[in-house]
Amino acid sequence: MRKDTIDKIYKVVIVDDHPMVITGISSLMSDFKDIRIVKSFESGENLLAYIKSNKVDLIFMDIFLPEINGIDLCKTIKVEFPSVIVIAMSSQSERSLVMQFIQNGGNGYILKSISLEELRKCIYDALAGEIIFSSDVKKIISNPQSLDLNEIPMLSRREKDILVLLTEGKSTQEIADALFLSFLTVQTHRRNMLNKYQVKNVAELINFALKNKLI
Amino acid sequence: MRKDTIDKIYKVVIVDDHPMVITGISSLMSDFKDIRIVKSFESGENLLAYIKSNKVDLIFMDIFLPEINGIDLCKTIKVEFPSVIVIAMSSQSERSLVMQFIQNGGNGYILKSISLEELRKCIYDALAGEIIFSSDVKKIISNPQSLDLNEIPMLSRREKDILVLLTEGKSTQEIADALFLSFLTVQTHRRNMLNKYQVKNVAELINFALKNKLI
DNA sequence: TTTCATATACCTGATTTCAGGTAAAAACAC
DNA sequence: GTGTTTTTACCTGAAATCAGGTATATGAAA
Repeated sequence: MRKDTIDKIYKVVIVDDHPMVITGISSLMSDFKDIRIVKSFESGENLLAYIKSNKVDLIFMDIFLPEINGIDLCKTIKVEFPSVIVIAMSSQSERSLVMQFIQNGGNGYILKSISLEELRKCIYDALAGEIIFSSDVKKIISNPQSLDLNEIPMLSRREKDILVLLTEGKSTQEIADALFLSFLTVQTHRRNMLNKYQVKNVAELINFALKNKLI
Repeated sequence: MRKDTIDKIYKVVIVDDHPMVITGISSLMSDFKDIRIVKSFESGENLLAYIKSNKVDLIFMDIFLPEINGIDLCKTIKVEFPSVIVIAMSSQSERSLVMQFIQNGGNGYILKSISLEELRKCIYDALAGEIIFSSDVKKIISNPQSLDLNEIPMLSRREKDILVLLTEGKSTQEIADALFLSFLTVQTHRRNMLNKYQVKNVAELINFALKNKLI
């Protein structure tokens, strides 16, 4: 599908706040004949200004950027320039981030741990219109292992209040006093949370809540 | 101090789980005449194996590595090879991490957002024996805001074992069984941790430990 | 309007943690 | 090799949590 007679040169732009990564990905791509890195930026603002007046085929962007984050940046770009291919780069992949990025119109998500060969394949697949993921990302989004965001029950408002106070080392009685509740009510909420998240005690509950960003 | 007649070639090794960063820093350093990147690794294990049988002058390592983290890795290296210069690289700088790294014998800490010129200066200063920080890192460690590492006591190995099991919801007895300790010993460790960090109970302890990345 | 989830409140008994001590090997540092 | 830290171990009693129930009010959703 990409063995045309006249080879088109694809214009690529990189956005990353680490010069090191920019030179890195540039070096890696220097092997790819029909890819030319025309520009690189360390912030989203500068990129937006650039693409308004220059044609770009492909954008690689870090997800964690100083001002605007990659996910919002992608959305902004796609509203104005839906045809530009936007691929996210990140150090770690988090299911929810990947999903959000794709939902915002992103064309793929790779980790910086990607190999040269995989990078090549990803780029050409993306240019051919596919939504691409590097293998590590695939691993995370495909395995329905632990808890999908759908499967993690949400905390109710009250439960969250109580959980926050629990993380501060407050006892049931202190929480009851602080929230003007009965000791027994607080106890019930605690129990409900333990049941809800299938944990044994408050220690595990807090660990779970922090790791899953419930609080 | 470094304008010798015979230019020594410094052997540099890079440890980073992102090939992109490795090629990046390699490209950047290719301008530096008396620096040669002799090897790069994606994990600490491989590095340790290598330096046991090869002379190395300078090690650049990512702080966040898959198996062993950069801070512990630095300590391990420095115990056996105190003369090797070890510099940490990271995407974000956190005061406590920087402090821990230096305390473990590290010779400097730079962010991946470093510029070519700054990198050059840092490298030569480090080789000259200085402890170096990139400007962004300096910014963070100089403002005496939150909590200095001096104020956060470290966890001992045993305490860490126990704390990890606590986050998994294990009871004192279960931990004792798991670690082949007396119930009473585990109880003592728990108490010591509560005292050490001035927290009321395990809930607060876990919150504190996770927020301060003690585990 | 009926149902469902949330928030509230109560009872009891078993288990566990917390806080106050002490103390002695073992490992590590100087 | 002396001193410090870490790890180990023990005792006791008060306080808190956990686990098993039940039950009512309220507001949102179907």
